[in-house]
Amino acid sequence: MTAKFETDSRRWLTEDYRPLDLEKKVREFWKMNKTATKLMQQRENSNKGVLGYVEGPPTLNGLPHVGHARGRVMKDLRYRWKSMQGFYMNLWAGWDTQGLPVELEVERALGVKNKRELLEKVSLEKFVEECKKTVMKYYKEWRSADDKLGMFMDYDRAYWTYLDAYIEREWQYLKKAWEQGLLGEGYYVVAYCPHCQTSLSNAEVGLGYEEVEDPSTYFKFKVDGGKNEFFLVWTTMPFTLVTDMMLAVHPEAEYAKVKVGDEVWIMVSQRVEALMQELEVEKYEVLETVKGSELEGVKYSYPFMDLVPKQKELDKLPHVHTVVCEDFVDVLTATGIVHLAPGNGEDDFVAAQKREMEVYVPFDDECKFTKEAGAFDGLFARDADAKVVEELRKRGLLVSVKLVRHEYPTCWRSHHKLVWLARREYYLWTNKINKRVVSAAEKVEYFNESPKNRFLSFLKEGKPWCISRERVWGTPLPVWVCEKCGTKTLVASKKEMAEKSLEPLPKDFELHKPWIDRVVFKCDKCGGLMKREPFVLDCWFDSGASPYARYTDAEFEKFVPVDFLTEAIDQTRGWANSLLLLHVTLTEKAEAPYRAFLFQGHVLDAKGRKMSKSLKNMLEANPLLEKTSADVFRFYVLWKCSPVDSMNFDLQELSKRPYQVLSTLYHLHRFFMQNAEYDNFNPKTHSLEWAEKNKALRPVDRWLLSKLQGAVKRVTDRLDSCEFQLALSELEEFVVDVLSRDYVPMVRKDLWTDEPETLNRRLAVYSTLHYVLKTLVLLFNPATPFLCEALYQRVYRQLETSLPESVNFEGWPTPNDALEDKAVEQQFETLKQVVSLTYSARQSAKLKRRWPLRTVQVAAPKNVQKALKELEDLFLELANVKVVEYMDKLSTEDAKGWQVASDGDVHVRLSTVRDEALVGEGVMRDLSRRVQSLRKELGFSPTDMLETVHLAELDKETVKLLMPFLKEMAELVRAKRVQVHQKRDEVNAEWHEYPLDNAKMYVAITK
RNA sequence: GGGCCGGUAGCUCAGCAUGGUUAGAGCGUUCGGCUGAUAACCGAAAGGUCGAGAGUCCAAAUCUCUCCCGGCCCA
Repeated sequence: MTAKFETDSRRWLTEDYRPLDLEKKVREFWKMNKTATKLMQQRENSNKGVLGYVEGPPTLNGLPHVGHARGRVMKDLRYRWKSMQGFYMNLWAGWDTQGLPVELEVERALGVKNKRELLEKVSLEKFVEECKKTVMKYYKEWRSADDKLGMFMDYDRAYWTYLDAYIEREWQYLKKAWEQGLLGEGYYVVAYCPHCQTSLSNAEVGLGYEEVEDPSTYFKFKVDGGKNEFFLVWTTMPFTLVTDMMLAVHPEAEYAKVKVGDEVWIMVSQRVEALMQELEVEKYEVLETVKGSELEGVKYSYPFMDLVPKQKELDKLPHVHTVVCEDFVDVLTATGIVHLAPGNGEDDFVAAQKREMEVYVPFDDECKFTKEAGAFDGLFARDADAKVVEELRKRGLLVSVKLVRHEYPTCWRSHHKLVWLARREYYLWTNKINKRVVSAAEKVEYFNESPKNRFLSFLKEGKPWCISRERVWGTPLPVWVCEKCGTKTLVASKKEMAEKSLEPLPKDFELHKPWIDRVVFKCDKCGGLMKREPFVLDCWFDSGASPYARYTDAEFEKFVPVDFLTEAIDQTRGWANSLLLLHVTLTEKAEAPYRAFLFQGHVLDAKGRKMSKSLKNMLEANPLLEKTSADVFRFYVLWKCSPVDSMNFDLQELSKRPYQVLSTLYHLHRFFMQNAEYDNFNPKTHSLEWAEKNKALRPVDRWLLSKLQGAVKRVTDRLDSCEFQLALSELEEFVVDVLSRDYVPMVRKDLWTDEPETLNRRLAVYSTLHYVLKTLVLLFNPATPFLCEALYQRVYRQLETSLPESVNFEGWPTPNDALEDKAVEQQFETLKQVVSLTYSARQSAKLKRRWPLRTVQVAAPKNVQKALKELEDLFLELANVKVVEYMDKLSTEDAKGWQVASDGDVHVRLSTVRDEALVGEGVMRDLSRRVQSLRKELGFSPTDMLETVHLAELDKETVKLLMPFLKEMAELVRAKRVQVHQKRDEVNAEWHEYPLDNAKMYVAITK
């Protein structure tokens, strides 16, 4: 039913373009008619191809801001566009609901400071319930923003990552990985807060940089084998010497052996001078230099073997306490030699892993050294710094120590210094399938080289993925371990779990902690008790699993790999990565779950600064869209810059050019409707074919129609290559320049009369405008759907009730080659050039454009002359000249009385002398202009016929010149007669004063 | 600290892969013009050490190097 809409619709083309009102009505219209649902159904039932989609799920732990809104606009644009092209694209929503950010918010709401307090004070049942509540709170905000933006997403078929059904399908990825030997236990270095006793995510680490004091320590490690040679090393975390395993040098750098006293110190050459100065060594000598790679394998004496017996054991193993080469070594700072403690640093850890070395992490959960650390047993890591320094001093290995202030990550909640610790975690060993992953990624279309290279180089690092988290609100890791014999088993469904469980699953059971932790099995091998590994999954695993987890098997077959995804650039390492890794794991194919991925640049504030809470420059979507037009917003974010670039979002700019373009499109429709309705235009009878048959089309119409074909083609191509900004500037140019600036003024005169004998000409203009404007509305629709729906209902369906119920059900325009005419386009280019020259000449001669002139001479090449001759009527009208003369060369005689203007080999010579008739006509047009503006001021409609127009107090000369043109003036201002009076009091009317040259004159209108 | 992207008119951006007239557009400003669809439109003017420095070249916004500033990602 569209009845209500139609009663309202008459009011839609108000005098002003008021987008907020208009959008409110369109929103109601879509809601009442279930337009979004119908569109999805139509394409589902009949389409020319299926384009799968999977939503990059917003995490429901924050409010949508303008950056999110921009991304959603791009998704919606793609959907509407592809739907209009006849494809079925399943734009179904999805929501990311689990993970640390949600937990932290709930912790805050419950008033607990950290995980330990949480476990002590709050039941996990209660905690999970609160997590769900907070997720729903944000869901409302996101739905509200989507509604304002006009998103046509299917929310009924949304996926939610916390639901059991989703989790069970998510587990299928783990099962597949388990079978392939890609899932297992291992160590991983994580940022760990000793106070809160939890590892922190990277994002959290970034939150807590503070200036802190640490001991800047220079020390020596002696080269093994008697010589008095030492490696000079620097650290700010001396405690890591307890877990020291190797020294690293850069393989390409040059290292110097420097004689200091009776010792030889080894350090990177380029730092020798600076270091000697810093360490206050005055006498030194560089003995020789060697390349870093030559130092590889050199053994050094680890100094604390007596304190740490374990190190003595490790010392026997390959690589331990030797020099290795690593590219990450920075040769610009310190000594260019780095000591590696794989248990306490990520680079260190990776270096050790590469060499298949044992990991030595003698720490407990409170970050205190264990017995394995010998003499350091029981000491908190950072408290061991002093002891290490002291032991170095005792052994004569300390070169220098002093406190320095530097930026260091601290816990953003407790402000304790973080410690990097290797912890027992679960891994997805995607490094084993890295070749397949990279080859899958190479087949994807990224629309831009730079994000592509960035993504590929990240993938090529081929790091294994640590998927476990020691948290609560997440997908549980479904691995059970036997307490007795250590056997592990993976369970990938609720059913299987119920079968194995020693107790029946309770009624309120769900696949979360704490319920799942209560499930225990009996070990098949030894009969021991099996308990679940207490981990939950990294929330990137949740969203990365969506292609399989959110669909049924049949849907997965149908939709995946999906056609096109777009997310912000930070998702290269996020969702784009997790999707890829999991899909390759699941399918065992070198295939990404997406065929194309557009990485969007971030939205920054007006000054190009990152939006952040601390700067207070965050722009939330909901409050913004309360007072800003969604169409204008959509147009702006698509139009301002490339989607790939970061965007400086400036509220001031919204209401400028974007508004102007949309407003112009709107007013072009008003112009069309005002005229077309007056002449009873009917698009069915008065089609372009009809106009053609009646020979009512003129070059100006053919020109416009031809220009449109090029625009259709270019807009389509530009959308295809995701150059949205170029597609929209194409539309902008067509609306503002081609239609509004050029075409309308050129046909205005044709539409001015209402003589029956010229009716066909007017109808032909309407048929042209109807075709062109309607095509434009379709082209604009993916970008600005509200305005397009409004115009579609009020204009096109008003004229033609048999049209589809919504503009979204229309087909996407394709170029019509029959309407393309490059020759006519060239002619009009010439016309515009020459007309512009006459204006230039007029300006030089101070002759207003309203004043008619006698003659214009055009001296130009033959093709220019030919083009003008074919468009001569239009040329004379636009130039406001009576006669045109053509010539090959400009006459140089009689320069007086002429004004010349030139552009290349095209010259225009304008006669500047005006006789009485020309002056009189000019005066008449000056006065008409004043009457016209008075008409508008007094509220007359353009079609109203006035009774009498009165002019008074003109000087005698002017009256004399004007008299012959009174009848023409009456026609021009649409009045029955024009009367000239000497004095105002001759007529009883409301007089309006206007300046005329240096005098005053008066105008009145009586009806 | 490392990698990537950017820095061109008061503002927002093109141009740069392939070096070559006088470096462009829109907005804003000033002056003039036009206007019964338009919060528009047209013309002219003012406004640029193309982030800084060096190099290559007959010739650099464009290629190379160094540095500065902003952003992003990663340490």
